[in-house]
Amino acid sequence: MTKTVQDNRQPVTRVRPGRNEEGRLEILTAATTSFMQLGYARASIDEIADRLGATKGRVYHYYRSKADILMDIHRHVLDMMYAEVEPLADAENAADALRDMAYRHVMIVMKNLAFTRVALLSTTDLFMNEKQSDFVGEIGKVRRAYEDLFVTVLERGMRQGEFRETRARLLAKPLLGSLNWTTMWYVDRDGTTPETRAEIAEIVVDYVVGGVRK
Amino acid sequence: MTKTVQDNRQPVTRVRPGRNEEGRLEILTAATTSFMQLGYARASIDEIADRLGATKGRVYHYYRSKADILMDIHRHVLDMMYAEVEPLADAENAADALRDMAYRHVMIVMKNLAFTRVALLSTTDLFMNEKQSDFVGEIGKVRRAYEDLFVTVLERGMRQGEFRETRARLLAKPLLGSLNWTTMWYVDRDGTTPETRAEIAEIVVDYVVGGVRK
DNA sequence: CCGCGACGATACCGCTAGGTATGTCGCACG
DNA sequence: CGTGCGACATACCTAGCGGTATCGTCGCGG
Repeated sequence: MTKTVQDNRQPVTRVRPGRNEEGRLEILTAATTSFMQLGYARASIDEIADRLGATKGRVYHYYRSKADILMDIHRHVLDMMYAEVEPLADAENAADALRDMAYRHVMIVMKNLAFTRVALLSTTDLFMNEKQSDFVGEIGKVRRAYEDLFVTVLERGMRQGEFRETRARLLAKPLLGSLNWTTMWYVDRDGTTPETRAEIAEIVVDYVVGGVRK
Repeated sequence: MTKTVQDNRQPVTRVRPGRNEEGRLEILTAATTSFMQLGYARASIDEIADRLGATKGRVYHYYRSKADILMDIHRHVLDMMYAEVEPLADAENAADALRDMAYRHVMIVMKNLAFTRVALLSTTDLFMNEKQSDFVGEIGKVRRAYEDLFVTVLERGMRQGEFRETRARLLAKPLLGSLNWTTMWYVDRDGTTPETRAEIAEIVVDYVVGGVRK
């Protein structure tokens, strides 16, 4: 059911058409790694190409510009998030729904650390790109839609009497903050086994759910 | 009692010595505004100078490099935070202490939006500056010390039986996340009166305290 | 066997922006 | 009264980097 999110990238040819999809993904991941390690500005196209043992030509064969790569990263992350979290919002109990959503969200962040970190930290660099501001609006819509997922669950929980009564939209801000902040401190050590990830996720989730309950 | 934080910038001459302090602050604020609006990378020194109706010469008269300005912003924000929040950690009741600290933290963020936002978003750009990595370590220490403020209060609350028992340091991460995330969504509208700020702060604080309590 | 298009390399351009070198003006101070 | 220094302005240098134009090459369908 990710249709609504994925299909509205048609008007603008974000990606060069007729290209190999796997090849494009290679560029995308390499670029993401570079952006994470050096930041969007400091990471050069040549550096991305070097990481693949190639040259600029290969990169520009798949993407029209550096900014386009960044946009594609954003689209990638948002699609992933929405597709995995949206189905969990329907659980009978609002508290359970929120718990599942938060858990999944944090897990995605940890498993795709490079992507999510870049998507969050480079928001500024993206939104300052005057040209193609139509895409920025597009991204903004999806962000809003994702936030609405949590707002809706919060409102439901308030009506059901499980959650404290306040402005749901305002409450959603620090809530998403505690989830997204994971990108800022979580490190992908070698010794980090899935167990500790689950452990981290549960601590965060307990905090989140406790923060909205009565 | 901000001595411990402020005094350890002596070893490295971060700022050019013997300069007028107010003049330096003008540069600092102008740069902060530019960094916030355009991002650290896109904001040029010329643009900062233009904002002051001056030229590069004036900027480089006070700071040796662009990165130094960014470092000074970080120091400025961290000093401000630490100085205002640290005294609140001593309240008898751990829950009250945490409440006060969180409230103050969010308030500082809102009142100094440009500074705090830059300090958070440009963390990457800072830590990637290979040279002067000694200062980065310095910043890291202060960050850690600030985090310890909250960790200590959390541990105290757990011993007193008010807070849920978990890894205090891990719990502090999403906690600070919900506070710091304010920089990402709060906007300084004209109509934003102090009342709505207080309103926002209370919603966030309720969420935070609720998240750690039993 | 041919040509066409995906794939990629090479060479090159142009501009932006950080940094420096140098000059100028005014004021405090001996 | 000159002289040193803070507080800037001006002019200039230069490296890095995004983007383009062009040319090889390999595989595949007709």
